[in-house]
Parts: sequence; structure tokens; C-alpha cells
Amino acid sequence: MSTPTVYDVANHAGVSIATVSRVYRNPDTVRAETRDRVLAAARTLGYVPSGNARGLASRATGVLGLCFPDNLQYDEHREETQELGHEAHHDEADLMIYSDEVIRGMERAARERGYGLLIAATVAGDPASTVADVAGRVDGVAVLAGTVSTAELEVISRRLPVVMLAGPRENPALDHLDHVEVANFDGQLAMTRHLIVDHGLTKLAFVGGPPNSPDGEARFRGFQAAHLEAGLDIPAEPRIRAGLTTSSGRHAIGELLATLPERPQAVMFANDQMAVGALPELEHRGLRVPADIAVTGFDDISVSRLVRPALTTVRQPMQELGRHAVDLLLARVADRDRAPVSRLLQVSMVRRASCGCRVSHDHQPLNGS
Amino acid sequence: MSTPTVYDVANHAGVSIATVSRVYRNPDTVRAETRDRVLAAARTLGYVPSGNARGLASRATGVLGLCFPDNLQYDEHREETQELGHEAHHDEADLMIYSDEVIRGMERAARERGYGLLIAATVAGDPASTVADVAGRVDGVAVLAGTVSTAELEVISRRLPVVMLAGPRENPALDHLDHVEVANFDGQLAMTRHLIVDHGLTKLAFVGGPPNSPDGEARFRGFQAAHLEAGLDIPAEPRIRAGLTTSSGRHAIGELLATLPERPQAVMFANDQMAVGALPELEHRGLRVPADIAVTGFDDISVSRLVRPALTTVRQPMQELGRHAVDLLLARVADRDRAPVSRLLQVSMVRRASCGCRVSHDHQPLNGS
DNA sequence: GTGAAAGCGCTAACAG
DNA sequence: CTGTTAGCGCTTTCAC
Repeated sequence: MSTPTVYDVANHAGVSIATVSRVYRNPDTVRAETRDRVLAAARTLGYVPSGNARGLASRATGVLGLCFPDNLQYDEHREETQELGHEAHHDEADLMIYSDEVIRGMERAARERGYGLLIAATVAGDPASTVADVAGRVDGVAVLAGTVSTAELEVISRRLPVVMLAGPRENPALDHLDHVEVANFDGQLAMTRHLIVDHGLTKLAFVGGPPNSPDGEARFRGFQAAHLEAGLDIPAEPRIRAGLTTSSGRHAIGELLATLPERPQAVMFANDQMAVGALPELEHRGLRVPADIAVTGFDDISVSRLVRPALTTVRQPMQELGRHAVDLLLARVADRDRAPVSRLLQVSMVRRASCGCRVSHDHQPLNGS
Repeated sequence: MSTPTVYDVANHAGVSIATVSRVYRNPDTVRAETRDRVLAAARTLGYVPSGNARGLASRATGVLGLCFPDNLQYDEHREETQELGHEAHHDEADLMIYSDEVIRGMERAARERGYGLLIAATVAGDPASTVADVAGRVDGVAVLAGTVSTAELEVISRRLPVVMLAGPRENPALDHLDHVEVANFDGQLAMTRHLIVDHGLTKLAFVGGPPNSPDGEARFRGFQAAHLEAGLDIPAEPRIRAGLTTSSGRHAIGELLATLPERPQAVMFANDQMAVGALPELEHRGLRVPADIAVTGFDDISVSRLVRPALTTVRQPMQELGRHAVDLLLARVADRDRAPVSRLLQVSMVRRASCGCRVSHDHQPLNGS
């Protein structure tokens, strides 16, 4: 027999399959001697319990799922980066830092609670089935905004706990879902205000993400609000939209400088990835940051404090997103009927060198609504 | 009924359960009209196939597993980093960049082949059960070196395909496993030779990882070999051993400068994380890199080209590790009896600024043995 | 403390 | 093209 089952172990140990099962599920209910006999048999036979059978019989898998969109599709500049030769490899690697953080946060939190993590990015094309596949084999699933259609989500959420990450909760069909989002608006507002008020800058350019990125749009609204507040002209659209990647950030600089009549005093990127990509490009073009032009990002990914100048940004607790997802998921596993919960995670401004602030470790929380 | 099954859908659609199953498994074998009826029923009922039942019945899950050690235990400096306030958060985040890359590589490769990825870090304490848990619900599992005992691995590998990542294959009990490793020795040898021959440096300090890190030890042997080759004294041990983390790299600098009679001309870190952590600390102490002291790393994680000075390092294809894992796993799923395969992935030297080279994009492959 | 038996939800021949 | 019939390997009452 290739893969031993409970039956094999039971035979070998001279007990019933129920006892074998008990040894693994609640060892205390089995006499020590019997238990040892079973364990020995299992070892010599090379028995590994089937998670599937276990899951089927007990209607619980001990695994949580995470689905996120295959962001590769966003990077419209991928071929062009060939010009850098080997270095281009990195762009692909950099690309998913955000979801990586969420993955990591979920993985850790899940582990602490004794759960595994099943991750799957939806492939552009048939996003639906991927999520359903995952949903079919976990106790609960977290879905990053933009991963799957509302309809699909609605169906899935009827079967198991679903938490929506970083997505707007405006859709009434998804009202019964738990949500976790981040104070994007507040963060960008505060950062923009910082540039305007503290640094006295008035000509700011915002480099946004794709229009279908809820986070990016919320950040832009924060940018607008700061202008409104300061009595400046309110830009109707981001000056440029780019792919949220390092390479698109680099390219945005060229576009920005070529397009605008006069150079902005600051460029605010919708995320750190782009800002980080822009920094060397500015340097390359002989523009000094922050002396000639200030730069800000959003997210506070780990590279941001390592680049030079260190990046001023808004820290969002990416790993916390994952942790909250686990938290909400397990709470709902325990009580399917609890009222839907929506958590808004706070962000904080991190002033480093790229905005013109000297201090590097300053870190002040905001009062996100 | 809370969670609809094939039976419910079959009833609702007026067909048999077999037909429902077919609609999902091979839709072409069902008449279009019937298929639509089933799909409609599924939608209104909120049907999501049970992955467990599916896996049980078909003895295949469509999921691959990845287990890795919970590296957090290695970072002996974690509390101390509090001194930096908020910035300390990052160390935890930085910590798993290596396994993150492997995860990402596996996830991508798995996705391309239509598989999901179940990840789980073993918790220090009961590493055994974690791997078994994963093993029980996947079609094949990749295990990062040091995750689990040989005995446990042996048992698991009797049940399903197992590939060992980054681990030495000296253990005869694991001879039947597929392996993927990286040319650590060759890489460190070449890099050390570069410092000695091209830069004329002779007083080099190696900052190693924990003794139980196979990668770190192999790199140190490469470091030794270069000394041998050049006729220099061969150090018996790394000058310092540290935790492979950013913070331990930072602390290593202090220890290094305090311990040694004279400052080394170069410090070679067993990985990039440590080197990246050391850079700001050197800057802080008024030492200029590379003018006063050269610095090298190993891995070429994405931050390495972004820090200033950009880090000279040995690029190892971390994502490729994951891709090869998927490749070998699926090959073995297809043919359980194929001969064990062992792949040695090549590394390449990336000369940037931190060693004293001007060029930033040079990238030359080595002839790893 | 342990065994017997009935599923969990689905797939996979095999008929028709 | 569709229905019938066995399980897949384990958990779980309910008896003993």
C-alpha cells in the first residue's frame, strides 16, 4: 500500500480506527500504552493523516485563505526596463511588496492561532474560479480589493467567512462582510498639508495609480482636500497615473518633467514603490531631493528608510491588515451570526529627508476619522 | 441548508450529482443547455465546491506546500532595536525577505501551473506536526533546510513528493528526495577573490550566520578558500556570528570595531540583510564605504541596489529556488519513480559601489562547480 | 477507554 | 450525454 491510512495503522497496532483518530485528535482520551502503540505503528508505516479526509469529516480545515490580484498586469513598462539589463529582474521582485507584507502579516497571525495560510493570486482571465478554489478548502478567506467580482464574492461569502481588505465597503451586496481598510484619505491629507504648511510648497504634483485602485483614489482625494483647505486650486485628476511599480515611478519622472510647463516643487507618489523608483531617476537628471524637488510616498515599505535620501512617507500597517484579517475571520468562524465589523486602521506620517525635514525618526500618529 | 452540496444543485437543476460534478470538472462533456441549468442552480443556491471532498475523492488537491523555519528566533537583538523607536518595526518586517522571495517564486510558478500554495512556518517547539499538517493537504511539499527533522521528512516523503531547498544533501536517509541548492561556496569564493585580487585588500572580516545555517557555512568555506588560494592566513571561524537580520548586522559593526586590534579593510556579510543594516551604522560612526572600509553581502535582495552606497553582493536566484521547487514537485507528481534530481543553481557577482567598484550594473555569472 | 457504524461532499468508472 | 454506484480517509455519536 502506497499511502497508509487509519485502517493500516489500526491493524498494525491492533486497535480500531476510532482509536487511531483519537490519538491524533484528543490524545488524552486514550490510554498511554495504547497511544504509544498507535504512534509506533504510525511511524513504522509512515502514516501522515489526510488533511482532506479530516477536513471533510470535521468540516474544518485549519487553514485560512488569501486571494489577491495578479498585479503584474499593471506594469506597463516592463519591457522597457530591459535597458538596465540585469537590474530589471528586480522590478518583478519589487512589485508585490505590498501584498507580501499582507501575506506575511496573515501568515504570522494565522500561525499564532494554529492556522495555515493558502495563498493564491487571481490570474487575469478567470479570477472567479481561483477564489472559489481557495474558498473550497479553507475555513475563511481574505480578499484584497479588486481581486474578484462582487457577485462571486457574494456567493462565496454565503458559504464561509470572508473579509475584504483595503476595499471600499460601499457595495450594499457586500454589507454583511467584515472589512479592514486603512486611513488613506487622512494620511495623504496630512502629508500634503505638511508640504504646504510646514514647507511652504504650493506647486505639488500627484502621481496616482490606476483608476481602479481604491487606495490610490482615496489618497488622491486626500491630496485634493489639502488643496481645498489651503485655498489652492484643486486638481481634478492626478497629474499622471502610473502602475504603482518601481519602474513606472522612474518613468513618471520623465513624463512629469516633459509635460509640465514648470517643474513642481514636490512630487507626491501614490505609493512608496514609485517614489523609490523615482529617486535614482531624479538623481540621474541632476535634480537634488529635497533641495530642488521634494518627494513623498505612501506605505512605508521597508526600503523607504534605506534609500537616500530616506523617503518621507505615510506608514500604513500592512502586516496589521493581515493580522486583522485573521482576527476577523476567526471571530466569524466562532460566531457566524455576529454583526459585520469594519475596521479602519490608522496611518502615521514618517518624516524623513526626502521632504526636506531633517529628522529621520520622527513618527507621529494621525487622527484618522 | 447552510452550505449547498452537489445534491442540492442536482435537485434544483433536475440532474444527477454526476452531472453537476462534470460541469465543474470537464464542462465539455455536458450539453450546453444542461450545463447552464446547473450553473444557474449553483448560482442561486450559492454553491462552492468543497476542495476537501474533491481532494479526497480524486486524491489530488491542486495545491503545493511550502514549509520554512520560523526565523524570528534567530534575532537576538530585537529588544535593543527599541532605541530607534518606530524604525524598529522594520526589522521584523525585513526579517524574512529571503523566504519571501522563495514564497513569491513558488507562488508564481505554482499559479502558472494551476496550483495554489499552502505556506506554513514551523513554530519552534513542535515543528513536526506543522509539516505533517501541510503534507496532509497538498500534492507535494517544499521544505526549506532546517525546518524539520530528518526522521519526520523521511516519513513524509514516503507519502508525497518532497523537495528540499537550500539544504545539503549529505544525509543518506534523504537520498531519494529532490534537492535544489545554490552555489554558495563558489559565490563567496569569487567575491572574496575579487576583494583580494582586484581591490588588493588582505584584511577581511567575515560576519557569519548561526552555525546551523548550511548556506552561511558554505559561504564561509568559500571565504576560506579564497584565502587559501591567495596564500593568506586562513581564518578558522567567522570573525563574528550574527542573526542574519538587519539589526544584527548593525550590531555586528560595533562588535567588530571593538573587538579587532585593527580595523579590517573589508567586511563581508553572510547575507545582504546584515550588510544593509551595517551601512547606516558605519555611516553613523564616520566610516566611509568603500573608501575606509569595503562592504559586501550575499543574496542580492531588492534593497541592495537601492541603499547608498549600492551594495556589492552575490546574486542568488531566490525566486528561482521556488520555481525549481514547483518544477521538481510537479515532475515527481507525474512520475513518482523518476530518479532523484539535484539542482545546483548558479550565482553571479554583482559589483556595485560598496566594494569600491564604480560600475553599478556589472553582472557576471560564475562557473559554479 | 475503546469499538462499530454512519456519513462528510465529491469523483470516477461503468452502464445505459 | 447522463445516471448509478462505490468508495476516498477520517471524525463522530452512540454503545459497550
